[in-house]
Amino acid sequence: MNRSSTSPAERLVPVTPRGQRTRLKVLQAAERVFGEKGYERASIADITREAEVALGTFYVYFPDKLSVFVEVVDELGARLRRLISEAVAGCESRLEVEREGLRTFFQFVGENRNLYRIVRQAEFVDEACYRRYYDRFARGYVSGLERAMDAGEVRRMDPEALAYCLMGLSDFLGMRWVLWQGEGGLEHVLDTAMDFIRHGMDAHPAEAGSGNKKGPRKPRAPRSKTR
Amino acid sequence: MNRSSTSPAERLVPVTPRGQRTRLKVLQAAERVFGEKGYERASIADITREAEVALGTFYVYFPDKLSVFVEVVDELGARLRRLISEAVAGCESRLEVEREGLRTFFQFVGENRNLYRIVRQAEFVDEACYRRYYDRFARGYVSGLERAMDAGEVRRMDPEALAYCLMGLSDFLGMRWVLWQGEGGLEHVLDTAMDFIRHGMDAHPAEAGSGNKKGPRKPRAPRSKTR
Amino acid sequence: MNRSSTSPAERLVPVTPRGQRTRLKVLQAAERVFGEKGYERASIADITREAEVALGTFYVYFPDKLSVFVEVVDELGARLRRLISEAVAGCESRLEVEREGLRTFFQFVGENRNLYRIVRQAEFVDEACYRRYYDRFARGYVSGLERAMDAGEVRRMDPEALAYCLMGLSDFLGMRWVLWQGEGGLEHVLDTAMDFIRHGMDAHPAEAGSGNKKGPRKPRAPRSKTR
Amino acid sequence: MNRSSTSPAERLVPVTPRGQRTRLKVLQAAERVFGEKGYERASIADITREAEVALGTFYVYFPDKLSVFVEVVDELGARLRRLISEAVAGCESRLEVEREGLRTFFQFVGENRNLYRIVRQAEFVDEACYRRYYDRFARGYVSGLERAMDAGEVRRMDPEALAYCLMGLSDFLGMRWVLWQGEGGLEHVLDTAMDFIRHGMDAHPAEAGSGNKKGPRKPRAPRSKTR
DNA sequence: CATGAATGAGATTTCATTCAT
DNA sequence: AATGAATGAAATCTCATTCAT
Repeated sequence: MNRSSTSPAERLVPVTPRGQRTRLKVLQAAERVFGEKGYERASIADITREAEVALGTFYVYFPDKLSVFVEVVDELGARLRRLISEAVAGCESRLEVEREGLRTFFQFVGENRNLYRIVRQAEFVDEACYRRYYDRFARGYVSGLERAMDAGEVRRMDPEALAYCLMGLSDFLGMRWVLWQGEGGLEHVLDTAMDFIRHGMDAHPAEAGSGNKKGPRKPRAPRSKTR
Repeated sequence: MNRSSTSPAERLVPVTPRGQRTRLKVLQAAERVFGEKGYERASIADITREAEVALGTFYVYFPDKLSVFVEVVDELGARLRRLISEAVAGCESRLEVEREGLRTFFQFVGENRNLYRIVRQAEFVDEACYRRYYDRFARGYVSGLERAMDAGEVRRMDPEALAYCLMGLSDFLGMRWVLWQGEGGLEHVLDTAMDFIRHGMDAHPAEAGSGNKKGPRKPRAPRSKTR
Repeated sequence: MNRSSTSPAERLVPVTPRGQRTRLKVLQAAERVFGEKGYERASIADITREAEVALGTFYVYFPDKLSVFVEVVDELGARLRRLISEAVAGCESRLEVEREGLRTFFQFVGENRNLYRIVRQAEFVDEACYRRYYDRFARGYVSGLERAMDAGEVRRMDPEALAYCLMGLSDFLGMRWVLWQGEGGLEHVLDTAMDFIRHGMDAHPAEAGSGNKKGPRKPRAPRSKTR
Repeated sequence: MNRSSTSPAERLVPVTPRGQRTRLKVLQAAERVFGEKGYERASIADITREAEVALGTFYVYFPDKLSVFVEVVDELGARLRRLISEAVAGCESRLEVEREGLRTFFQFVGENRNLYRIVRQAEFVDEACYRRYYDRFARGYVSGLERAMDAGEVRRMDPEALAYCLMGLSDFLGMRWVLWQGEGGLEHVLDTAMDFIRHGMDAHPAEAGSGNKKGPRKPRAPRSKTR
């Protein structure tokens, strides 16, 4: 109600190295705990237990539960974006960029299985931080796509919509085959995704746009069932 | 021990019409409340207040909080799937199916803005119910795609991976342009998505596969079975 | 921070007699506990323990600690005012009113030794409720005094200032001789107070108004410095 | 055990000038903070922040929170008593003493609006220190009044009771017209108070004691309006 | 002298669930 | 069928105080 005059963030930044270490321990513990239990089910006590500090220590470095969470999400997003941009730095074509980006993302998801749980929780916990997460990704994506379009590497289309298509696609594949551990191996899924990304789903790209309509449509043989 | 044959959670299904009405009121109230506040923040009291029944009444029809939630999620998924399958029933081509499905999904999201909040919460609340939600979607998707592949309408590729690509893409577009209300209008985004889905992002679909630069690239070869 | 949409006072008023009894038990326990320990030192647990109900029961009837406190203060003030006005109902002169009022007040203080602790705490806990307490007293006092002035029973002067003089005087006497239990007995103090109230402190009321100024004023020696 | 002769609360009195300055800064900060937030709501951190020293520094000069508070109260009382006794030093009559004392008190209250909050909190925090505050005031008052009674300036009555009457009266007037800022101006209230103090509230002090009853009641002229 | 990190007991408040009516 | 009172475990957050530097 009041908490009035007291400055909001009394002492957030530790000045001594000891304090810095402690803060980091708490932050990392928070990432683990939020990932395992989700925001609501994770208690501050869980976090400090995991960090091996006293309960009160948490409040020396963070004003409340929400703050650590937001910091965890922002930091996680920044880490992933940095990793991806490093991974695609040497790519020559846009397709290569997509494949490398996807691969890096999958690998990150595999190594940080909490990513989904944490980011998705953000939707309810602090929508601003949730949007920020995707906005920042999209921003990077859009500028890369625009460059590729200018270079004639990618067909002209709304780059933001395209970016969200690609992000959604990655997200769901990661969920299904990295998180839920589908059989079939990642590389295979990666191939499929790239195939989709490259051609789209039209069977006859050459006469693209033929889309649905008639057309003698070469029978192209029975190519038996997949599974 | 005594109560002979009755299952542990007795009194779930109301017998009188009055009871049925009450149960439904509670269930619908739960959907609204979960959508607005999220699972954890929604209290049983919130739900019964919204349903305009007494607190105790809740436990007449549901054994616990989790149960209503699961029922809400399952019901929501079923509703959406039914709607989509009705919408695409008359479509002639697979592309038409995709467009109609997407459009229906967007419309549903617009009218049930809680959908995302509810479904995504499920990830932490009851993972089984969360997976079930996507599994069932995917199942329908896969069989539709396989049929289209058999008919030569869609290029052969792993249908489940493709299904998840398409679901992810829809999910993110819905989030971005229906939930967050981007400018540009839905139809435009729909067009972009369909464009992407149709051609893929290759600038020169005619010589598809050229991907990056030149190279005659083996003429499409046997591309063996997917798993 | 949020508590947003939920109505503030979910269920304050009990509908069943059982609930009414419980609420009253809690309210009375709160009065005792606040009186003994003061607002800040009194915990909700203290109150419910005293009331012999479970901790959570408190929150069934009161939204928070502050609310009970305010209710206790208001109720206490109302009780005292009612008592006093009943006590002076039959008085014939204003002086009699004063004496009876004072006596009733002292008696009340003796029987409700928490009164001071509770009311004075209010100054820090909820200033509005503190002022309200004295305002209401003063209001009654003022109208009584005005009537007495109109009747020529009391010398004309600012009635509100006079009311506060009399209230302050009562308050401090009650504190010193009822609460702190001075020797000399209450009646004696009452007499002194009434003597003061009646004549004022001037030794020679006959030549009242001589105030300080001149005046033959029996030389009565050098009247040395006061402290 | 070891530290030989040092009293339990060592390190209370600073030896260096620097230490003395620091101690004073903390003490004054404490007065401000206690005045603004009250004892319980004021934290040591608030005090040290206000004093612009580190948290630990507090415990260099004070053994605990209670100690500073008591020192603040005692010091405040001493300051006020000193001020008043200086102000009335030159007064010739007891009435003049009263008027000057009251005026000085009001002025002090206006300049130290925390006075009430601090002193009254003392009632719950440390009753001894609270009583001491009023006892000391009363002591000085009593001896002054006794002298005035001996000199025939003031009618004989229980001097301690009279002292508490006058203190209560001052206290409430100060609260109402200095703290709560009534209209009408201080001087006017001062006049009313002095009028009351001088004559008492009997309309016909000359025949004092007639109290209520009839009696020819000397018309005593137009008794002009007070406001 | 001065600092600020660390502690953990304790306070308020919420809420799923049970039960008597 | 429906009600609403009652419960108590658990969670968040505060803060006086200690201690190593």
